[in-house]
Amino acid sequence: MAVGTKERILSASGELFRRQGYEGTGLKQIVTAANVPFGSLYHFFPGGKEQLGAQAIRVSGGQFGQLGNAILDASPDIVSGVRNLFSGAARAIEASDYADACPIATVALEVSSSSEPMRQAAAEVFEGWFADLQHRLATAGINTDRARELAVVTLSLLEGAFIFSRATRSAQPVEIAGAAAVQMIELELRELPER
Amino acid sequence: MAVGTKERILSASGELFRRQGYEGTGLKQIVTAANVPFGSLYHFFPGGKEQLGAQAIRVSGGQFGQLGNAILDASPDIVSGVRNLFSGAARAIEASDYADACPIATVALEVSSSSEPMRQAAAEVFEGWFADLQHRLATAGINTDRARELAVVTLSLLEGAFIFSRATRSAQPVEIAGAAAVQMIELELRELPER
DNA sequence: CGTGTAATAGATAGAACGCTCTAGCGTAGC
DNA sequence: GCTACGCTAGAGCGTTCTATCTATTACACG
Repeated sequence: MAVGTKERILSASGELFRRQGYEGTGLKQIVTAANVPFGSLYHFFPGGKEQLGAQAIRVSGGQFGQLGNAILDASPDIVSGVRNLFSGAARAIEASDYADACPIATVALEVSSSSEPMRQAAAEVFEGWFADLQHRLATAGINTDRARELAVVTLSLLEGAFIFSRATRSAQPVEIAGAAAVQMIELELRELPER
Repeated sequence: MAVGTKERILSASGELFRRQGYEGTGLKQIVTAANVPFGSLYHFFPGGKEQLGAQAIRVSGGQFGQLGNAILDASPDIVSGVRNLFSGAARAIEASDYADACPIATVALEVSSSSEPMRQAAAEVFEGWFADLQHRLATAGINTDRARELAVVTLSLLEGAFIFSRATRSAQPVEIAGAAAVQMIELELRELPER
């Protein structure tokens, strides 16, 4: 088999959860989209929908983080990297007719008060994103504590703008938020004592 | 009757949607929480769950906006107003055990690709928030276009931080985002030509 | 007092839900 | 060639979902 059944289930789950959320997606819809027999689902995920959800959060969240890191790696510096991050997100959300924004934000909000394993999975993914971006900002010369704050701020801007862009069907919020993130980081770097 | 049946339905719907989202909340749970007979629900909302959802978005979103405006009104200036907005949100989310953040963000993400009436309701609520904050920033001397941008940025910071605070069970993201919003607005005001 | 309308009340239909179950298939190892 | 086992395959369980239906009660108005 080219790509395994388990991977197809996780991939289909990720896409569907991203667009319609966790509660809005049925297991039958997942097995249909993944072209997988129903029994296989409970073979690979004996913990049922909740286990599948938690794993889908980690996988999709990890992939999204890798995508972000790839964009940052391909950029000459952190400022243009963040700029590319937001402009790439803006293009992606437009191209998907305002469906594909953050793959785990909807699910995270849905389950954070009802499923502890899934809430924790989301929290760990978010912490990973924070740590990645913090490290890059620190490498650019910003002190550790401030780098963490800027990472949280940058990703808050992205996530919040995603909500508005999806609801208003306009990429403008993401673009505006991106400009703000760039401005904040530039400001911080300019205040650095030495380089 | 002190408070009407329709109001009780909308109030209960708002609370439940805020915590568990739209798809995660059943109509039976709503009528139970509102202490209302099932038949009354379809009497007041013949359009079913979708109509109820759209109206709940407008009501809850409107109330949340009014709460924000009240905080801004009670503050001496726009900068301390925004500061109070975020610190109030941080306290509220902690007090509710990280359940009560934005009343419509979860629903907005859930339905923005599946229910056009509800998506539109959310979009209108968001646009109202943007316009309110933009107007206040413009009154403080910031030019209209830039005021709109700062409004979108400030609310993106709030919404994004809400996601992280709920998932990580910590008010820190909201506090960090608040400090960033304050910093951006202060910076803009300092660059104003004259006062 | 009689009548029409708004609202209450809840049983129930029909579909979809998550999940369990058993049976069959394919292949690796002895 | 046979057994053991990972995986496929899908019928069907009980429950819950949204929505509809009929009946009853409360009340305003002529």
